[in-house]
Amino acid sequence: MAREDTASGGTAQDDSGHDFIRDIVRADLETGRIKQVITRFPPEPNGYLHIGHAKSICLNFGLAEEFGGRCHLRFDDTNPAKEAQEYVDAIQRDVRWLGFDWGEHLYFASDYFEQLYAWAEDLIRAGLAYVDDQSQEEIRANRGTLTEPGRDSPYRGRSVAENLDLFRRMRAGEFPNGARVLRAKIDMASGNINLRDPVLYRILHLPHPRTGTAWKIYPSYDFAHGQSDAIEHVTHSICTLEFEDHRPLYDWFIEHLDVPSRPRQYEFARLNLTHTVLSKRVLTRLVQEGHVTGWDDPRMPTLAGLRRRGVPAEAIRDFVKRIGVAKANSLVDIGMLDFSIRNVLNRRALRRMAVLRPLKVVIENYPEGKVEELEAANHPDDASAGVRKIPFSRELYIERDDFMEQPPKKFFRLSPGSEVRLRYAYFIRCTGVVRNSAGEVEELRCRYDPATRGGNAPDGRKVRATIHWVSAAHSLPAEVRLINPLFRTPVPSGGDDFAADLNPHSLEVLGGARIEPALADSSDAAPVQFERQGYFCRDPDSRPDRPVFNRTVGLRDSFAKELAKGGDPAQGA
RNA sequence: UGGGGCGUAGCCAAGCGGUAAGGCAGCGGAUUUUGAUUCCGCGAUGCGGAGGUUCGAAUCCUCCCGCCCCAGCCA
Repeated sequence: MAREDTASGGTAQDDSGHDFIRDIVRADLETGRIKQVITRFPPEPNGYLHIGHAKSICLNFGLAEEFGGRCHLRFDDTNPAKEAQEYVDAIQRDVRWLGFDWGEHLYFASDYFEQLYAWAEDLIRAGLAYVDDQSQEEIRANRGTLTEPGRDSPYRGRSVAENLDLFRRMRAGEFPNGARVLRAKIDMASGNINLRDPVLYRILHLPHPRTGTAWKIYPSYDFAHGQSDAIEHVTHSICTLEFEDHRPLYDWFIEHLDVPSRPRQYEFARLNLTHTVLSKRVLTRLVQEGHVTGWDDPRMPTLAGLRRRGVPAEAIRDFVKRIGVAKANSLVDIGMLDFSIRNVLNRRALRRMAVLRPLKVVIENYPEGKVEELEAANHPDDASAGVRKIPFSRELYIERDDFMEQPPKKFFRLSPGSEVRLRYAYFIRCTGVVRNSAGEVEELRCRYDPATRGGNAPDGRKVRATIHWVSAAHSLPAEVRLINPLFRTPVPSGGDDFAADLNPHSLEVLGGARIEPALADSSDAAPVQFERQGYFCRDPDSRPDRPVFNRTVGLRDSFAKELAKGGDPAQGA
């Protein structure tokens, strides 16, 4: 379970923290209640994992790592109507990618169907479960409301023999879907609605991805989850807050059944992120209705999407560490995630130059046909990353944003008459502007100072800005995709009307970008920083002649902040 | 108006009767061939509110207020 690339200096402090769950585990170990901590991450294979799951994965696997225990990966595959093998595969891939290893401990709730069935019969024999013939509507009507107790089912008093017979015939497939259910006999008047005779088994004539057509009845989550934990000797069954009032039911099964261990359930607050929806239902619709290109669309908060966007697993772990674990509902600013991404990528990404929106520059006093190879550092804070050569010539491209004809007071970049440094190259001064027929700036005429080669002036004069550039003839064309928040509202509704909150600018495609030759290797999957712009990675849509880069996250931009105080983050750059 | 939870700075979050950690964001400043990074400094006489217990309360008690979850044969 060890990870090689654990965050070092600068990342969140890696003491195991003191959240309430770690405190409980620590105490259980100290008092000897348990010898070893055993947790599990229990996804239902009905969708892809997202960053909210990452919180749970890091918690469960992290606990096991920190306290020398183990963590299982168990699929809660009790509802064949929604589940698929594709999701089982994707989930395993994503957990591994996040940096965790379940070793031999891969399980499926469906592995336990036979045992669960046997326990259901035990409950019947003990007079604690019965077959109910009521329709779904009748059951609902008799469940009562939040303030009124429910009414007992007319079938609640059936004999053990009759219940056993009926339940066996349910298993045998003698009844159609919905005809009967097996219910626990607990308390129809309980203030906790989960205790009003919850459904244990329902009839579902549906093939299961793993058990095929062997079963015609499937256990409910409540009946499967705790017992599965017990079978695996899970010590701490960690789930989210909405299961808090299932805990009495969880404990009821553990008490009344002859289970091999007694797990305890603890609940923590799930992750909420601004400008993000983490509802599997909505994410599934985004994919199915084509609002995004797939589960791995770089705009998606799925692990597959984040990975494709270029977010390192380490950044997600760093983020999760920073947000902590508690019971208070909270809404984390998406900027926190951006911070963790930059934090990791700043250390890791090699620097390169790329011009996203090119503006041609002709250096009038630079000889035609001449090419120089200038040396540039691959990482400003890490000499061991080495250097590369960048070709310089008479015709260049610079970023359109780096030139303004009528610059405001605090604009230090290029403007008519001003001098700037071309990074790792020369000082240049703008001497003229060439326009097209529409009057738009089409080209800049500049003069360079040959004495400033490499970027330093022997006379000690300073420039106020350094801008990036590429040689027109030597640079390569590329497509650059700017990934912006999928939702424009800070707190999207997440309801059926989710589409109204979608950010129309979530994806900006820049078709005319130019990248320096060092970026030519199309097999290089390493993250890079396009200097002064952000962190990027190659998208799988790349073709050898047509590289495509995703902007993982932009660099902090205090100048932009200065210009547009309180801008709209959904708008992007 | 039933049951279960939760309220500490703009956002996360420590704190467990001894006098409010840390991070993100923000704001200053230093360094800088990325307006990046890095570094330094700044924020609660106050912990949802009101009472009470105590030498001492964010921590204990009482009442009140606010927010979240639960009425699937989903998980």
